[in-house]
Amino acid sequence: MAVTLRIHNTMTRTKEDFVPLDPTHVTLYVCGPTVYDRAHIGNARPAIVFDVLSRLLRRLYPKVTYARNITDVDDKINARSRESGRSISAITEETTRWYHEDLAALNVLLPDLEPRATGHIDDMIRMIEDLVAKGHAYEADGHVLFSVPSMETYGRLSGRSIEDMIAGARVEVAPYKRDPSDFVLWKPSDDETPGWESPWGRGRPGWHIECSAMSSRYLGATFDIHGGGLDLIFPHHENEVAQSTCCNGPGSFARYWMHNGMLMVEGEKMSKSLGNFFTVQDLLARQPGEALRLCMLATHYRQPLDWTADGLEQARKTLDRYYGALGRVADLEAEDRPVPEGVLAALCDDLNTPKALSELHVVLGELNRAESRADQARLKGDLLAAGSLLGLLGQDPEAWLRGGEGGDDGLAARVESLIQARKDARKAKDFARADEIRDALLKEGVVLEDGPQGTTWRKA
RNA sequence: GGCCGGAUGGCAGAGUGGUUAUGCAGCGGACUGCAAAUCCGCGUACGUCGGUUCGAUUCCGGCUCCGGCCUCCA
Repeated sequence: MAVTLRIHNTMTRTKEDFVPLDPTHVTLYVCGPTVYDRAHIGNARPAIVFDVLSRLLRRLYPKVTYARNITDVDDKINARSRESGRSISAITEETTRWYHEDLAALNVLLPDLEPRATGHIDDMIRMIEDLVAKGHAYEADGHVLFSVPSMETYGRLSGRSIEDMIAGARVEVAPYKRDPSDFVLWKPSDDETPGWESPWGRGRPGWHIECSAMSSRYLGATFDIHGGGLDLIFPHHENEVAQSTCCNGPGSFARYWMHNGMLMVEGEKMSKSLGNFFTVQDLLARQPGEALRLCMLATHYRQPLDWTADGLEQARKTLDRYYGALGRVADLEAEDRPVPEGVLAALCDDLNTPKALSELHVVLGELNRAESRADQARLKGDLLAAGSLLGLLGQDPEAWLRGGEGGDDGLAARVESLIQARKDARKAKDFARADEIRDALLKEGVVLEDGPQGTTWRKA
C-alpha cells in the first residue's frame, strides 16, 4: 500500500499512523441508533462518516469487519410504547426499518454485522457477573453498579478526573450508589417493563454494557477502531472502556477512537424546542439523498457542521455539474482506474473529505477540458473510482439530471417533441418561436442545452 | 463552575513558518442566433491583543465570541 492511513485518536488527542492489530483483518465498531424515532440529520452524520471510513478500509486492507449495533432496549423506547400503546417490538422493528431505508437513500452500505441488544442479554449478564467477581461491580437494591473508584484510570478517554465529575455533577445521586460516579450495569424491571431473568432478579441492562458485550463477542476483546458522535465520549464511551478493560484486562478494547463533530442548523444548535429539527425523511423530500451525503462530506468529520438550506442547494448544484460532465461522456466506456492519488491521500489523512472533494474537482476540470476519447475515458474512470470510494456519482447521469427514477415518461416525450419543434424553428431562423419554447420549458423547470451533438435537457 | 473543541475572502470550507486550496456567488472574456452548459482570466482572506522569529494566518500566552460534554443525546 502506497499510503499510510492516519487517524485522529480521541484517546491520545493526536493524529496517529493507523497500524491494525491484524493487517489481514481490520475491525471497526460504531455506535448505532436507539430505535424509538425517525433518524434525524444528526444521526446521519456518523452513519455517513463511518461508511466512508469502512469503504476506505476495504480499499486498503484485505478484510474488514464493520459492526454497528441497534439499541432496542432503552427507557425511551419503553416510554414511547406507554405513550402510544404500541408494543415494544412493533416500535423497534418499524424504526429499524426506517433507519435502513433512510441510510440506503444516503447510499450508506450495510455494515457486516448489525447486532441487536435484545439478542445479547446473556452476553451482557455474563460480563456483569465477571465484573462483580473481579470486584469492579456490586449489587445494591436490585441494581448492579459499576464501581468507578475501583478503576485507577477511569476518565482517560474523556480527559476528566473523578473530582471534576463530582464537582460538576448536576444529577441527584441515587441512594444505592456507593460513589456518586458509579453507573448502572443492570436495573430491575417492574411487570410493565421489559425484563430478563438474571442472577439479580428480573431486570434489564444499563445503556453502556451492550456495546462492551457485543463488540467483544463479534470483534474480540481488543479491536481496531471504535467510532461514534462526540457527545458519546462521556459517559457512554468512557463507561464502555471501564467495563471492557476491567473485564478483559488493561490494554484491551478499542485501539483507536474516532468521534464525529456535532451538527448545527442554520447557525443554531439543533433542538426540538427551536423547531429546527430535521429528520432524514424531511430532507429527502426536498433533495436527493446524494446531495445530503455530499453536503455532509463537504465538512471535515471532526468539525462542527452547520446544516443550511443554502449548503444543501449548493451540494445539489455541484452534483449537477458532475453528472453533467458524466452525461457528456455517457457513451464512453470508463477506463478501469485506481482511485486518484490526491483523493486517496486526502482520505488517508484522517478522512479529509473536503480535501478529497477538492481533488475530485480537479479531475472534473480535466475531464471537461479533455479533447481525446482516450483522455475522457481515463478521466471518467478516475471520477467514478473516486466517487465509489466516497459513495458518490454512482447514479445514471441522465436519471440524476432529469429528476431521478420517479420522472414520468410523459414529460420526457413532451420535452423531446418540443425540442424537435424548436429545432425546426431554429432551422427556419424563427428564433422568436425557438426562444418561446425554451422559455416555456424553463418555467416548468426544464433547462435546454444546445451542444455540438444536438439539444439535451435537464431539470433545473 | 469544571473539562474539551473552534474562530479563514460575500458565502461554504481545506491547508500552510515565507510561493496563500477547492466550490458557490460576483466581474470580464471565449463559445452561442441569443442563452444554457463548458473553457480562460480576475478577487491576495485568515477574531483580538501581545510574545517567539529575518518573517506568523500557521508556534506560544491573554482576551472576546461560538459550540460540545459534565450519568443513558449521533
